[in-house]
Formats: sequence, structure tokens, C-alpha cells
Amino acid sequence: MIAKKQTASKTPVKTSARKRAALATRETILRAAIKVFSKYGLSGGSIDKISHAARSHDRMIYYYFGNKDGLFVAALEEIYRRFNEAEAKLVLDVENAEASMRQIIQFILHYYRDHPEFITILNSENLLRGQHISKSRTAREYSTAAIGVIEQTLVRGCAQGLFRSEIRPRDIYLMIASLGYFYQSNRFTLTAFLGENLESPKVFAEWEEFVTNTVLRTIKLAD
Amino acid sequence: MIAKKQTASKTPVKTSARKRAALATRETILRAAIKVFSKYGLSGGSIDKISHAARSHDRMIYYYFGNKDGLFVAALEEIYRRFNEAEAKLVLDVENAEASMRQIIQFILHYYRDHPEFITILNSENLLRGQHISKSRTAREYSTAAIGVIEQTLVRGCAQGLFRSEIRPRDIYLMIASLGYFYQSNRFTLTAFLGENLESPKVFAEWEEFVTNTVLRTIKLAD
Amino acid sequence: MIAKKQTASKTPVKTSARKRAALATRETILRAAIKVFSKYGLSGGSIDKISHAARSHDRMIYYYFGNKDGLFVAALEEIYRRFNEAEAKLVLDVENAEASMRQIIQFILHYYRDHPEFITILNSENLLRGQHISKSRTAREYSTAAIGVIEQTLVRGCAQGLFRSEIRPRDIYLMIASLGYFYQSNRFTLTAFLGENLESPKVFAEWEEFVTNTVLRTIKLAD
Amino acid sequence: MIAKKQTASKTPVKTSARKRAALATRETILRAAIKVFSKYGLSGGSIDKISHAARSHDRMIYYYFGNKDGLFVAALEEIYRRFNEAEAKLVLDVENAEASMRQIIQFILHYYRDHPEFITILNSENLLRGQHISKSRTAREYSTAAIGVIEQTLVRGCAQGLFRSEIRPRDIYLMIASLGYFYQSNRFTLTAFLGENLESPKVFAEWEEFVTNTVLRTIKLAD
DNA sequence: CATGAATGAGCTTTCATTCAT
DNA sequence: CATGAATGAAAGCTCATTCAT
Repeated sequence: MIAKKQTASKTPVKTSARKRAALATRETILRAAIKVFSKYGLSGGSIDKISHAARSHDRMIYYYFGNKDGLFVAALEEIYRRFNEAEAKLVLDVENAEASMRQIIQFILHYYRDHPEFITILNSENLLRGQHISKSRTAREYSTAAIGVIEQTLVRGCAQGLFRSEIRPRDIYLMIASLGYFYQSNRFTLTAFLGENLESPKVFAEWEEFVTNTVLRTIKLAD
Repeated sequence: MIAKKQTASKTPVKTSARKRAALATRETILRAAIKVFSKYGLSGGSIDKISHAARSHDRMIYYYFGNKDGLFVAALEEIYRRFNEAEAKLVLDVENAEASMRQIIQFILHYYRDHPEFITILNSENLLRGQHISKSRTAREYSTAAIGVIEQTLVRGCAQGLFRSEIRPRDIYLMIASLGYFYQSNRFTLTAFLGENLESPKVFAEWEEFVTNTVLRTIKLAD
Repeated sequence: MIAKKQTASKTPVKTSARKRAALATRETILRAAIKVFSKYGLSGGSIDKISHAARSHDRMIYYYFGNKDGLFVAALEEIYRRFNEAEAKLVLDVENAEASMRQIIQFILHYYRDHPEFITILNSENLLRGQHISKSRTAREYSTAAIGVIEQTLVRGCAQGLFRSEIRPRDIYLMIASLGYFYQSNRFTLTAFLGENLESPKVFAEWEEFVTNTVLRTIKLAD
Repeated sequence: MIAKKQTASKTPVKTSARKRAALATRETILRAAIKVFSKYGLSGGSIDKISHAARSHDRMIYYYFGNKDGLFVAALEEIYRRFNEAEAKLVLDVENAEASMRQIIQFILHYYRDHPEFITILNSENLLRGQHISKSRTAREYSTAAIGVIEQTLVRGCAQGLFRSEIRPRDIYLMIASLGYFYQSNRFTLTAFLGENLESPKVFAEWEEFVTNTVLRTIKLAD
């Protein structure tokens, strides 16, 4: 019933081949699950589709993740983890607050564009009214990091006399996320709606520029 | 085999009781479908759940909508129709461009807040990569209206020397929609993420103000 | 419940347009039923497929034929009727018994080839263990005619000192029917089985010749 | 998702009890399928009827045969296999070609009489225009054997100066099959048609004699 | 660590048929 | 004479999950 978590090895020096194989199976299933859930949603992404995509067996999913919900939770945590990992690698120009902010905006918009599974799985979770994420302890930790980066940049910009002081980091985070997320999440209906292909590089680049200008206009002091 | 569309009656003066009842059945099913699809998504929203919610029978769904996809398309077009209908009722203060813009922003944000089915069904459609909307002829017509309102307001503001002229109406439409949509669509994961209840009236009001200020800051000429 | 038969008009001189239209509907449905039952069998040939093929409505089938079984019975009797009608048009060379027999064989083999629905519907009825035909009064009448033609020819051949006298007409009828029917009825499995396309004109012509020779060899006195 | 064929065990010495039980399940289903398809045809023979007849569950049919078509193909191949198996057991009197031919005719006619499922399932397949058999690799192999027996007998009879040399084995095969098959396949409509019960042993025996005499008359040299 | 077998409930869809006008 | 609306049962098939090794 209860999913077995990939526990830390007691003998860290020499992991047995068996254990490594097991981890590989677990990872393969998880990767497949992310792909399938991303494409079909939670109810549309069947255990069968996933085990097949992972070239494994239904039974293994129950072995490693307990049940379908357990697998979905693991998928959800994994996509958050990946986003965080990517963000941690972001090297900002500490000298230049505006450049930093541009980098952050670019990072978020590009991450959303290049990781559609991040968006679709989050949407699935929101369709379920966040019933999994609310139980997860890891979610909050990740948010602190994400907003932290923005906060530091805003503080630096303020100190340099470039940015407005009354701006809340959380609002800027939401603003950038909104402008990046909605564009990707709804690109299919928007494409039909606007009669313009939002997946074209040119259209995306224009949007990126608009977002960057708008965010900076929001946080910068008037010249 | 073929879904019957609710066609205009040939004898408009005297609609028979049966015909009225039939329309009612169709409407009841459609309303139930919107609710169920909204709550469970396309694959999660079973025909059975819908017919039960409509106090009708599975068979009638096929009678009126052909198949599940046909019903989903009808639901999709209906939520667009409703949004458009609501927007058409919006009475703007033509004298005051800034007030107009505030009204538009408020309308959109409130509409998203009060019609979660609009958001979840659009998300479902985007999960399916827009496979239904791309076939719909009505989508484009609706968009023209939605952006048209913004365009007129921008033009008026420009003429009055209040707004910047280089702003594209489509960008402002996307901006407002993004800021309103993402907040609602992702409110569950965001609530867990931020540790702040985005459904609280106070938090919503603050966001509304932020969005309004930000959009106006974007379009207004510097004082 | 009970199918309404196409009753004889009370005013035979002047059939009303309405009545003619009704007959047309009935005939169209019957023709469509024969096609559909022929292609899909009784259980595979749905009321819906038939009414659609007839460009009519399900309800009309019940109006004219009572229920699905009634329609099948009508189809069955119609294909027998058509066969009989065609046979009645057969003009035999009364002077020459052997030529007559050749004509009969050719007629049967060609009729089976050109009317696959005759074969498939009979097969459907036999799958149902003849449950419809056993109730039909018309079947026996038809058989008398069919065998009668063969009997007359055999008798003439006998009188002319050409044919053996101990031959039973019923056996010859069964023989010709067997050799013609099996070839057509099982042509798909035989084609796979023999690796030879039984639908090719050349292969059919060879079979026709073989059948003719064999039947004549059976009934003719040794020279 | 994919039908599992009953593969040869990797450890042939010691088959587990579970594996044996599984094979039994598969076999029971297959046997039930043959009975049900035989009685109701392909579309009339429902999965439910079959699983019930096999005292198993719907689900197991999909587990072992993939889908209904897969089950039908298995049934089709099985009845061919059985016929072939029975024919292989046929011990012919090699010294006497005429006796051999009588044995072959008797075997075929009796097999058709005693295995009505062979006939009805073949008819079902022909209704479907041979869509399954054409994909089967085994069909051709069986035919070679069936005709081979006749060919050998004809060759021997020729060598003994008893049979005509210009006779093609394939025609004789078709002739015997036709005369045996049609009689059984259409016995219900023929019974109504002829007013004679073709299932009575006496009538069958007479037909068997007629067929034997006719075939021999066809292949034998005139005395 | 892995797997083949089994299960029962649920899925979307089609069936033949009847009702009310 | 014809038709749109309605119905309940059953169809083929997939679902998440557990059992026995």
C-alpha cells in the first residue's frame, strides 16, 4: 500500500549492481510517468501506458510507488526538483541588478518553453485542486529558493538606486510566472484564438521582449 | 449516428411542448457536461457522471452530441459563448480611457475568478493540444471581439494623450489574461507554494490592484 | 408488433401518390436490408445501418416490417423471389436435353456469382438453423419450380435415349447447387487455402466447364 | 495489450502448476469460443457469452487473445488444425485406389456432418470476406496436405490403369468438399425447401452413396 | 527482484425498440 | 404517413489493482 521511497544506501561506498538496476528501473518508470501524465493527464495516463513506455511491467509500478497516486506524487516532486536544480545552476551578474532580472525572466520563460511537462503536470495537479502537493513537504522549500533569487535581485537594485522599493518580490515572481506560463500553457487555444502561431520562434522572442520590458518598467524607478 | 445541432425552428411562432422539452434536455446535459468536465477533465469526466448529473441517460448524450468528443466541443464553444456574452454586456466609460481599462481588467479578473470552469476546460483543451478548438469556426470570431474592446480603449487613450502609442492591443490582452488566468488556474499549487491562500478575498483584491497598476504603468505615458 | 404487409389496393385503377411513395419507402428499405444483411449478417446488420443505407429512419422499419426479424424474413423471401423470377425467364432449348442441362447449370452458376447476397443471406439463415424459413409458406413453392425444370429436362433426355433413367432430379439439383454454391460461398477461404483467386474470370470459367462436364457425365448414358 | 501466444516453455521438464492452469484457462476459452462463434457467428457471439461458457472472465479473453478478432483468428486456426489432425490419422488402403477414394469421401462427408462448427465458423469467415485467414500463415500449409492425399490416390489409380489421367486433384478436392459442405451448411433451408429432413441418417446415407458414385464416375475410366 | 495470471468495476458506445405527436 | 425524443440493456474493451510464485 505504501510506496517505498528510494532510501539512502547504508553502504554508500559500494552500491550493489542489483540496487543500481533497481534504481534504474525506478527512474525509467518515473521518467515514463512524467511523459505520459504530461501528455494525457492523470486519469488519461494509464498505468498500462506508463509501464509500456518504460518497457517495464505494471507490477513494478506498484512495487516502487505503491499505487497510481503515489506515482503521480513522485512525478510532481520530480518536476519541481528538476526546476529547482536548473534554477540553482543559474549564475547571475551580481554587479548589475537589471541584467540579473533579465536573466531571471529569460530563464523562466525558456524553462517553461522547453519543459512542457512542467506545465501540463502542474495543470493536472491544479485540476485535482492540489490534493497531492498540499501533502508534500518539499514544495515550500522550493518556493523559498525561487522567490529568494528575485528578492535578492530586487534588494540589490534598490540599493543601487535603480529599483522601486515598494515592490514585493512575490508579486514580481507571480508576474513573471504568469506571463511565461499562460503563454505556454494556453498556446494551442491562443493560437486558434489569435490566428498566430505562438510556437514560432519569432513570436516567442517578441513576447519575451515584451515581458522583459514590462517587468522592468514595473520595478524600475522612473528615469 | 450524427449529432443533432440545436437548429432554429422552422415554425418559430409556436414551438411545441416536446421541442421545448428536447431543448431543455440538451441544455441540461450541456450544463452538466461543463460542470463535470470542469471538475474531472476530459478523460476523468465520464459520460456516466455527466448523464447522471443531468438526470438524463447516457444514450441521450449520443443522441444530441454524437459522442464524447462532440459533447466536449459543445462544452468548449459554450464557455466561449458565455464569456463573450458577458463581455458584450460590459458598459465602458467612453469618456475616460483609464477608467475603461480598469473596468476591462476588473471584468476579466472577476470573470476568471467566478467561472473556474472556463479555466479548467480551456486547460483540458490545451492538454489535448487544441485538437477541438482548431476545428471550430467560432473561436476566431470571439477573439476579435475580446481584443477589439481593448484596442478601442487604447486608441481612445492615445487620442487623449494619456497612453503610449507603440503598445499593441494583442500584447495588453495577453498580459491581462496571463495575470488573471495563471493566478486562478494555478491557485492550488501556488497556495501550497507560497504558503498563502490565493482564494482569500483580501489576497485576491491585492492582486487585482497590483495587476491594474502594472497594466496601467505599462500603457500610460510617464507623467 | 405485427408487420403490415403491402396489401392489395382497394382501388386498383388509380393508386394514390401517397401509396406509391409508401411502397417506394418500403422497397428502398428492403433493398437496403438485403445489402446490409448480406454484408454483415443478421446480428451484424443493425437497424441503424439499414435505415441509414435506405436514407430513411429506424422508425419506418418498425412501421413496415414490425421488427428486425420481420425485416429479415422479408429479405429472405425477396431473394428467393428474385431467384425464382430470374429462373422463370430462362428459355430452354426443348429440342435438345443436353443443351438444356448446360443452360440450367450455367444459369445457376452465374446467378450465384452475380448475386452474392443470395448466398450470404442463405448462410445467415442457416446459421440460425432455418428458424425463419421454416415458417415461410412460400419456400416450398419455389423449390417445386426449381427442381421441376431439372426434372423435365431429365425426362426429355431419357425419352430421347440420352440420359440414364435411374437418376433422381433432386440429386442433380443438389449436385449443381453444391458445386456452384460452395465455390462462391467459400471463395475467400478457398482463395487463401488454394493460393488461387477464385474470383478471376478465367478460374471461374474453368470451374464452370468442370461442373458442366461432371454433371453431364453423371446423367448421360455411356456412349 | 498484446495477446500472449501459448509459447513453448523454456523449462520443458518441470512445468509449474500455475502455468498448466493458465494453459487450461486459455484452452477452455478457446473451446468455448469455437462453440459460441459456431452457434451465433462472429458478431452474435459475444465476449460475454464466451467467457460465461468458459466459466472465466471477459478480461481473460483480452489477456490471452488481445481482442475479439484475435480470439476469432485463434478459433479459426484451431478448427483447421483439428481437421488436419483428423485427416492425418486417416489410414488409406494403398493397394486399392478406388477404396482409398471411397475412404477419403467418407472421411470428408462424415467430418462435416460431425463438426458443424467447422462449417459455421468458415461461413462466418467468408462473410467477413476472409479478412482473418488471408493473414494466417498456417492456412496454406493445411491445404497442401488435404489436396496431397487426393493427389496421391489419383496418381496411384492412374498407375493402376483405373483412373483417368486428365483429372486435376484440386477439382476433385473442390468437388468432394462442395458436395459434402453444401449439404451440411444449408441443411436447414434445404430441409424447408425440399420438404425432406437432411439430418436423417437414411437421407444422409443416400447422399453419401450418391456422392461416392458420382465422384468415382468422374474419375474412373469407362469400363 | 521480477513476473504471469487473475479480478471486478468501469469505460465509451451501439443495440433494438417504444413513446408522443 | 412520418418523425424527433427517449429508453434500458448489452456490446467490446480498458481500468487500477492483487494474487501466487
